[in-house]
Amino acid sequence: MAGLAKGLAVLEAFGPETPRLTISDAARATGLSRAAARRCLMTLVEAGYLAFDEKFFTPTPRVVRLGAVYAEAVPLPQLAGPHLLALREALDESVSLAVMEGDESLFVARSEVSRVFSAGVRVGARLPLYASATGYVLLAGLDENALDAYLERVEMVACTPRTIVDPGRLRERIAQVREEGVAVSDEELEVGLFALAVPVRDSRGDMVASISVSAAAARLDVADFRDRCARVMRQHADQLGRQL
Amino acid sequence: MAGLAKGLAVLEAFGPETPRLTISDAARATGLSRAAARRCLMTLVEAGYLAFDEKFFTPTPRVVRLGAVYAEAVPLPQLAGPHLLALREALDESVSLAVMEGDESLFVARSEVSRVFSAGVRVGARLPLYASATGYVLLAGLDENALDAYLERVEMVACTPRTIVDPGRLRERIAQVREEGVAVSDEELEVGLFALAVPVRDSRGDMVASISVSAAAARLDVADFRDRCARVMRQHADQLGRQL
DNA sequence: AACTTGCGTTCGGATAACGAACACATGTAT
DNA sequence: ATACATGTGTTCGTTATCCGAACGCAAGTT
Repeated sequence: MAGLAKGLAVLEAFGPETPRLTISDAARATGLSRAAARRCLMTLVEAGYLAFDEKFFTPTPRVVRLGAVYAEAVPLPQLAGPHLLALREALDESVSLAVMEGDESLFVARSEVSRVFSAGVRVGARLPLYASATGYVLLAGLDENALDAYLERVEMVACTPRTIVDPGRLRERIAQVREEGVAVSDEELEVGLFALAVPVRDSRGDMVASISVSAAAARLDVADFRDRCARVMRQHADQLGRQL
Repeated sequence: MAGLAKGLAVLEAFGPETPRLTISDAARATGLSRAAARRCLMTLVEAGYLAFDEKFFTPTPRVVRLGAVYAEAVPLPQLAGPHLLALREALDESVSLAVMEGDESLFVARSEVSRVFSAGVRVGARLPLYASATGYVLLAGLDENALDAYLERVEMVACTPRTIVDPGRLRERIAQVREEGVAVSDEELEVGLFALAVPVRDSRGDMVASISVSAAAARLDVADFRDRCARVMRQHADQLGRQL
C-alpha cells in the first residue's frame, strides 16, 4: 500500500523547522510529486490529522492520538513512568527514557523539572547516537557486528567542538560505558549541556532503553553530579528492567 | 487516497485495551476486510511503525515521532509547557492541557507529580466532554448552536453515579462554568477523582484549550482545593492565552 | 510586454488495491 | 475417531485507484 507509506512520510515532514507546509513544500520534503503530495495532504485533512487554510497545512491535535498508541500499548513507557517521576524527585533534574530508533536515540518518555533554562528535548525528539549520553549507552548494547556496521555506516558531524567524530574514539567511549555502566556527555551534544545515562536491560539482559538526566553544565560540578545521580539512576533502571 | 485513511485507522486501533492485534483483530476493529487490514499492517511494518512476530502486530517507538509532530509544529503545546510546569510546582498537583477533538476532550500536554495513586490520564487520553471538568470548560466555549447540536448528538452514559447524563442539567452546569470561569468535577468521571478546569482563550477570545488539575478526592477538601487552585490556574491560563 | 519560475490542479492510462475463493489450523459435537 | 464448524492467513483475476505529464494561473524578472 504505497499510499499509506507516502502519507505517513508527509505527516512526518512536519516538524519544528517546518510547522506548516504548502503542497510544494511537502512534495519537496518527501520527494513525492506535487500531485501525490496533494493527494496525501487532502486525505490527511479529510481524516482530521491536518488543517488547511487555503494555503498552508498544519497538524491538528488528532495526531497526538497516533503518538499515544505507543505509550498506551507498549509496557516499557508505562512501567517507566513512575520511575522517571521518582528519579525527577530524587535528583531534582529532568529525566528521560530513550530507545534506539534507526541510527538515532528517540525520546519516548520524559519527566521535567521546572527551570528557567530547560533543555529542548521533548518526547519524540531524536538525537544522534554518537553525540549523546543516551546514545553511548544504547550503542553499548549492540553486539560487535552491529556496532561495526553502525560505525561504518554513520557520518559523524560535530555538534559542538567536543563532539566525538572519530570512530576509534567513539569505540573507546563505548567500551568505557560498558565497563562503568554509566555514560557521560559533557557538552558533546550542545554547548552548556551535561548529561548522564544508564542502561535499561530486560530480564534476558538485552538493552532495551536508556534513562538519562540532563542539566546545564554551568550549574554543577561534573564529578559531584555523577556521584549524586549514578547510583539511584542505576537502581531505578535495574528495577525497571526486571519489570519487563 | 483510501489506503492512507485506512492505514491510519488501523494504527489507531491499537490502544490500552488492544496493545497487540492479529490481522483479524485489526480487521474487526476497523471494519476493513482481513485482506485490506493485512495490506495495511504489512505496509506499517515495512515503514517501521509496527513490529510483527508471525502472530501479533505491536506498535514500535517510531509512532512516537508521529505524535510529536503536533507538539513540535503547533505553538499551543510549546507555549503551554512552562505554564504547566509552573502550575505543577505551585499547586503540587498534576496539571493537564486539553483541547476539543470531535466529541471528546483530548489531552495534549501534561505535567505530573509523583504520587502513589496517580490518575491514569496521559497525553493522548480522551475523555467524554460531558463527564470531565475539562469537558465542561470546552463545551462552555461553544456557541449556542454548536452546544445544542452537541447535546442533541451525544449519548451520555454514566461513568459514575454522579455523572451528568441529563442534557438539561449539563446545560445548567455549562452556564455555571461560563459565569464562574471555573469548572469542577467531583467524582463525575471516576469514583474518587476530583478535578478543576479553567478555560484558555486566545487573543480573540475564542476558547482554544482547557487547563485542569486532578487529584484524589479523599485527599482534599473540595472548597479549600478550589480556592487554593482556581486563581493561580486562571492567571496562567490567561497568560498563555495572551501568548497565542 | 515577453519571458521565467513556481504554484496548484486536471485527466487518461498504468498500476495497485479489492474481496471472493482458497488452504490451513484448531476446537467441538457427533 | 470422524466429521463438522469456526476461525485464521493468503492468493489471484478484476476493478477502481493512484500516477505524473500536461495544463492554467499568478507573480516576479528581464
